[in-house]
Amino acid sequence: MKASPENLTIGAFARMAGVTVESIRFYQRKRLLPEPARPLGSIRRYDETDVARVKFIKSAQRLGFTLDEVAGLLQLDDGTQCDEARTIAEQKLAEVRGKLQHLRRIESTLKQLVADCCVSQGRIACPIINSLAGGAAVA
Amino acid sequence: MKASPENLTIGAFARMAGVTVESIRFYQRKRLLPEPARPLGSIRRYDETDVARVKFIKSAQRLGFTLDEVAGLLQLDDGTQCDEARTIAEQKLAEVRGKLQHLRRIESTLKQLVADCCVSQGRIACPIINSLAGGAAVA
DNA sequence: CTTAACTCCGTAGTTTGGTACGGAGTCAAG
DNA sequence: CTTGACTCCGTACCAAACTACGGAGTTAAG
Repeated sequence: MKASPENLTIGAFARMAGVTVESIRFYQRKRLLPEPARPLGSIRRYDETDVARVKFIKSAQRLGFTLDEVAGLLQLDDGTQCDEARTIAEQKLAEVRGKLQHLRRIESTLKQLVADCCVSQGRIACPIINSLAGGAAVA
Repeated sequence: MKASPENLTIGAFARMAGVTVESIRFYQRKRLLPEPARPLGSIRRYDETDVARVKFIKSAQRLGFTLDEVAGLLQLDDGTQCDEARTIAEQKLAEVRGKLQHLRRIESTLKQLVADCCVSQGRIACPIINSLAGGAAVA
């Protein structure tokens, strides 16, 4: 299935993976990607397993994992340490739910602020500004 | 009502406002707080209007406004430009709702991932890792 | 053989909201 | 008049995830 093994320059590799060359080099420095050996004063080559690895990184990022966390996931990427992967995913899920709670509280406070403002059309002081000045709580 | 006008050193000011001295100085550099004139080779003094301003900043931050946005709000702080304040608040509300949507999608994807993992106990490859490698979408 | 495109590598800058540090000046108490 | 606490000010540093830059080497095409 390997259509083109070991034949991509970093530029082609980056394009295939949907990131920039600089990002590739950044991931290499962060040890998220291996740096292929350089054939004596020549240019490094990449293959589709490298592309898959970058896509893995990007998928995990979309789910809110930091690069450090992705590094942890990549160490499990032989697929045999399901328990650990699940634990990490559960922790992330809990974290996401915490953020959701916080944002929901912010949303309702802001919604109230905007509503109050609309009501007080005629009066003098802006309820939003007043509320902030008075130390508006988030909950 | 001014209990103690123009008599706080920066340390007392920071304590009253619930932030550090360094934060005060940071806000001054960011032009969120005015730097009171220094009486010729002496020490600056602050009063309770400065304290109120910091509390305003902190309230707005709790609602998700960046310091740059707070700077905008502070320019309206005479309370007479209700429309603008409301517009800014509405924009922030929309932004918060966008983030909520995004997080909700992440939550459901993660939830599914964890559920799949629990189900596949006996089998070999971890569904979480597989899903990420396959380019797991967020929606 | 030249030239353009591309790679390699290190260093530095971006954003946001601060924190940390160090030397010098100032102020109040004793 | 000295001591200790505090202030002033500039500079540098932190996380996170890149982005930008510049000089030198390499490679592919014509």
